[in-house]
Amino acid sequence: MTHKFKTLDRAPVYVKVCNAIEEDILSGVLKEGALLPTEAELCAQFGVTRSSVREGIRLLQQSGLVERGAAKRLVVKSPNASEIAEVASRSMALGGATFGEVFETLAMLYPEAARIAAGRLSDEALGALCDVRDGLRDAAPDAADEIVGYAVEFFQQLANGLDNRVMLAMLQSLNLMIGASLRLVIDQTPNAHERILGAQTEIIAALKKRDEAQARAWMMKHIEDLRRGYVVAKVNLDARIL
Amino acid sequence: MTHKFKTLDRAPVYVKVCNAIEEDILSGVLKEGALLPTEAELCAQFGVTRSSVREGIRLLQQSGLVERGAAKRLVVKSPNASEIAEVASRSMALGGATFGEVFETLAMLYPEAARIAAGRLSDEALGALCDVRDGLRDAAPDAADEIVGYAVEFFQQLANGLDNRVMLAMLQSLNLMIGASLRLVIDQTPNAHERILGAQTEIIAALKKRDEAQARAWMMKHIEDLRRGYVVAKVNLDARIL
DNA sequence: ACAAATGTATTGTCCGACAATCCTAATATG
DNA sequence: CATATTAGGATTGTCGGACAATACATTTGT
Repeated sequence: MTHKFKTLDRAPVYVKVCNAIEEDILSGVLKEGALLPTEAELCAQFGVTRSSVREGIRLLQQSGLVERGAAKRLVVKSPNASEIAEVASRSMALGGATFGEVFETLAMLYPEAARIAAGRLSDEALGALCDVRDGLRDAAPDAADEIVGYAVEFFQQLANGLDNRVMLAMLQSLNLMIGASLRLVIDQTPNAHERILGAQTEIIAALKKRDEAQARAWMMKHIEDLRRGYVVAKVNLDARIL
Repeated sequence: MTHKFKTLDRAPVYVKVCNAIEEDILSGVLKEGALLPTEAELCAQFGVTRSSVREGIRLLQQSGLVERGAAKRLVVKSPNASEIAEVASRSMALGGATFGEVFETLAMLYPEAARIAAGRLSDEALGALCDVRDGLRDAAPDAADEIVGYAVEFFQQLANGLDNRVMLAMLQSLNLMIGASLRLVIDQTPNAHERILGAQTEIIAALKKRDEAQARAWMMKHIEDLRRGYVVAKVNLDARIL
């Protein structure tokens, strides 16, 4: 048996630069908030030119691992749930996700989220939900945009209160995707204001009682109500979200 | 009142290049599989230099919208669930997600997934699940790696059969995050092979009967069993996944 | 007709230069 | 002395050109 050579690493330099920095971030050598060396220093350390370093940085940048901070220097950042949600929802939209798929996932997740929330929500989180509900209550019944805002915000605050970043990221990405279509629905649903307000009130009541089953049930009703709205508004569930 | 000027767009050129291309992809002018112009042509069209074009391309590239294809030319690509899941799970890992958060989300999602699967799984999807189960059955009871593989693959196939790309992306990202820790658990759990095999068998039976409640229940038991494994293996649930 | 050699288009990498911007520190002004 | 201004330096953003490396298309040789 002759000697075996390892397969050569033929990745472009800018990819290697990206990976090298990413590795040091991941392994903890570069902690959150740490300043990366300047481009010139990176050139020196890697032994490549600025062009390559810069292309590598662009790759990192888009994945949210790194950010231009004060003094324009690059700082290490750990992506938060909102950013992850944004990237994910955008990708799914581009991947051809449909209203139907998004809504079905929403209908699967949020009742469970409400159930868990009932056993966990802090007083502050409950207060935030009440604030949303109060805002909705005081909104004009025909201000569709405002109603949509409060409807989504309610979901948002519920997700926030779960104290679980993974869940939060997933629920938030759903919120982002559902937003646009909700406007359509609410625009064409009579009594939308009243019905959503009622659902929110019941859900909050159940959460306050720490009644998991009831929180779940009311959330299901709330979503089922929205689903009927989709039918009434004749939204094509097979259409891509965009 | 004096004349008001619109705020100038002061984004760097490479960002604008990225946005411009992205916009055309999103609006459908550039469809999936379409070849992008060469770098030289892009320079001419945008009126900027190759360096800037290339940096812009790197930004696009990382979000999975574009890919180097045959002839090295850039081709438009719509990201699929696996890629989205990969990006999302990586970001969450870097964002500091813990085993506990991941597992809790898993425990929230998969029982519901099983419930939905019971009403929807095609014969092929069921067949795929059976194949996994059979593979696990024939595996050696002490081959931890193999068992982990089949355990994750079972989740994977279930998610696949749901015929919902949004759910698929979310479930897949959980699978990616849970993989490593599952190995720890299975390594230290006695009868892991037997218990997982039993759970899979029961779940498949429920799915075949189209019994939603039972499918959900058995999946919950399966996951609860895994949870006990975490306790036995003394996995620190507050530790970051990495 | 198939294989080899050649040519060409395109990307990957390098270099050097300068403008634009921000930070810091010295200086002027009250 | 405190504040505003100015000057300087450091760093990023953009440009232009150059060449090597590679993949594809075409021609050539047998």
